[in-house]
Amino acid sequence: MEDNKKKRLEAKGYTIGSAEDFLGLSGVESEYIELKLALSQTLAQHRKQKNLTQIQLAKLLKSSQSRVAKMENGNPTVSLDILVKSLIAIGATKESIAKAFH
Amino acid sequence: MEDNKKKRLEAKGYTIGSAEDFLGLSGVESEYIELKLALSQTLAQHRKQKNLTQIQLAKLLKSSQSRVAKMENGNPTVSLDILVKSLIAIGATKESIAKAFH
DNA sequence: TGACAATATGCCATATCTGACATAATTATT
DNA sequence: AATAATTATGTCAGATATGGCATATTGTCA
Repeated sequence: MEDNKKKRLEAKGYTIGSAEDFLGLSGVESEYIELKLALSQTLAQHRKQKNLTQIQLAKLLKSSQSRVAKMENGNPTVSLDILVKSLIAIGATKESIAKAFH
Repeated sequence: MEDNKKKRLEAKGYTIGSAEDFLGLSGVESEYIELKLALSQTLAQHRKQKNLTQIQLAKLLKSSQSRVAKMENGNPTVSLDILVKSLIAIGATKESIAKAFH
């Protein structure tokens, strides 16, 4: 993984440490993070496609604007569970969710 | 959803209540649960294909046999996160994970 | 540019998930 | 059937995720 990716992840709140440590990120961990980011982006896409603000989506999800922002940014305190539930709630098809895994 | 399905879910630890309440399960919730069960089964399949016991898989995942059992049974205290991480760890391809969403 | 809408970040109390352990139930194997 | 191996269930203390609030940052448009 290149430096760019590292910076991108660090910026989103992941603690990564030295380059060695980062390279030491198990394949599991990095695959998992990439997956989360993919779901995050899918969520943001769906929201925008429906012309909803984060506040409106938050209301729909019975959550808060700040949490929606974190969801869309792949913040580490956001679980796959809530991402997937949100995608289902906003009307994403199973197929479009599955795409994030490909 | 038929009674069979209800019983199956209740047996796995979901609190479901009356039939009306169950039918009242939001589409989000039931889609989410189905997804989780699909991932659970995928995990069990992969473990068996590798001829691993739950204890061996637990060691690989740095977890415990009881938690692996719960993962494979779609227990409600198990998150999508840990299911997906476990699938990645056991070597499931993204495609085979994605299939659970289809 | 200024004002306003939208999104992002930091924090916290509460809720939920986690690994671990004990033990029960089930499934081979002899 | 008896024993051993495997899997399932209940519980709990510690860890992690949650919504919500305050506030900062960014974007938009007059």
